[in-house]
Amino acid sequence: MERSTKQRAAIESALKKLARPLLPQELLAEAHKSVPNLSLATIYRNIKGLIADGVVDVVCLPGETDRYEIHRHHHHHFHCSSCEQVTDIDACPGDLSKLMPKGYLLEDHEITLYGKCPACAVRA
Amino acid sequence: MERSTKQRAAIESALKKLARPLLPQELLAEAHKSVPNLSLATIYRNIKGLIADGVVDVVCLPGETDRYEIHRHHHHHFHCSSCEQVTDIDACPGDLSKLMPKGYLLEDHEITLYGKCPACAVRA
DNA sequence: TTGTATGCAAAGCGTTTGCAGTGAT
DNA sequence: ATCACTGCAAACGCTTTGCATACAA
Repeated sequence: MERSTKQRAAIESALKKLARPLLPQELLAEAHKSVPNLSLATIYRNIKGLIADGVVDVVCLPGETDRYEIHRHHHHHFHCSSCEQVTDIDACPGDLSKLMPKGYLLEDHEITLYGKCPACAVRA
Repeated sequence: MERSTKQRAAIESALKKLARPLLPQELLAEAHKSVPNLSLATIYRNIKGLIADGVVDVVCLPGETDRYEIHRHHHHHFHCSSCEQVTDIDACPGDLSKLMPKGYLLEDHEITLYGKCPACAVRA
């Protein structure tokens, strides 16, 4: 990640434009618009670097392939159990160190909320 | 999942004995002790059935292969950033509905704590 | 006896890597 | 002119599947 390339620019731009957790394929499809020959390998290599730089975060859900999104301030995720859509949650309960067993050191936390999004809640 | 086999018994038994999220390989190693010829394919096939039956839960962490554990009462997970081991956390902050945006329905939540386990905390 | 569950090996899939060529500095 | 980055294809690791056999019912 020492040189800036149009490929990386396209990848970051795609992540910022769509502003939600993206699959490698979705990322490829979007970035492909500005860099026709872009390869999946380059997507993965850049994503890896961007994660190391703290620019991108991984969003992993059981049974789904990992998604990637631009790192925003600390936030969490909501996963609708009906339509499977993932939404960012800006709220945070704050310090969770009271949950830790003795001797364990807390560095960070991640919360996934499950339920129904407004559209699916109405339908049910 | 209509017949009960010694393979499935060994798999369930291994999950209960080690009582923590296990990788398919760890599960194979443990269950292999009582069923020498047990194959990975059988591990996967049974795990899939046990998940469908609500007997087993998937624990998925970014960059790690999925782990499996016996379904217990509501709890959370701690992931050591040094040794990668996953530990169950029985504490829970309780109601998180205050984090939900308007219109969203909360059904469940999952918390992953990151940090250092006692052994790794001392070493650092 | 019947047909589900198993073991093995091959196939699938998402991700990573080797290598020669490209392009940012 | 360097040497990091890219594209392509092969390699990888985890998971699933096809098929003949074993075994629970």
